[in-house]
Amino acid sequence: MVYNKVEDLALLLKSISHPIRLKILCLLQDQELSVSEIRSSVETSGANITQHLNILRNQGVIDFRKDSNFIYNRIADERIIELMKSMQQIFCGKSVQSTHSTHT
Amino acid sequence: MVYNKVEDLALLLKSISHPIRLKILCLLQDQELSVSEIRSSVETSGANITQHLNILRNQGVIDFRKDSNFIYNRIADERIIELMKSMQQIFCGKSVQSTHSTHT
DNA sequence: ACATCATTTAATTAAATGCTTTAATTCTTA
DNA sequence: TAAGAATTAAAGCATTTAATTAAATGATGT
Repeated sequence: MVYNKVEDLALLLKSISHPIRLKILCLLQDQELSVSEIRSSVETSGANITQHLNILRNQGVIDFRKDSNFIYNRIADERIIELMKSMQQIFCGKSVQSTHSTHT
Repeated sequence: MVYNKVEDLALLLKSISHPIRLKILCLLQDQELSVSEIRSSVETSGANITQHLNILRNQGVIDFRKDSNFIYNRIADERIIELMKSMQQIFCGKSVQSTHSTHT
């Protein structure tokens, strides 16, 4: 995906501009999670989670793999992670963790 | 505004997640513009521009001042400018211009 | 006061969104 | 093969959104 036109970027932003979907992306920022794991953190019905996941999938924001009974979701595009980090930095005053861990 | 809760950030993102509003914010990134100046760059009716400006105003994204016949709009929150620059960097491959000008 | 320009307000309409409920699918295990 | 869990899909309904149109407000210049 290229996101050159404002229309494209607007579509992307729209797809993440919902409290539940934003929360899901926060959770997926640094880990892969099953639908039920997401559900246990996000206070809504399973069907509703699926609907929000589908919106993110259709936009290419997240990806998934099946493992036996579970479906594991992850952020599909590195740029989404960058965007999340930037927003946390800008709006939540959180400093960005660099790649190497903070085991001081 | 604090934007600590995901709900708050989702509202902010929602307010800018429309092609016309995103275009307006691009235009206002480094200049103040009247409604009619915006209108001449944004291909829609004046009434429609006003509606979109109101959405951005109500969210505290933009501010305005009156000067005689005109209403000049500007981005009200430095963090919105930061966000715009970050998004351009991430999705449009544009490097951020630093404060000092590029008069080489 | 009058005409004109810039902007806003209000009302209407069509389309999109979000949640709930219910039914279906797939995998696992007995 | 049957039961149960995880996940999805589809339908229904209320709410919200966006664009259009027409009318209103406010300032400027004659």
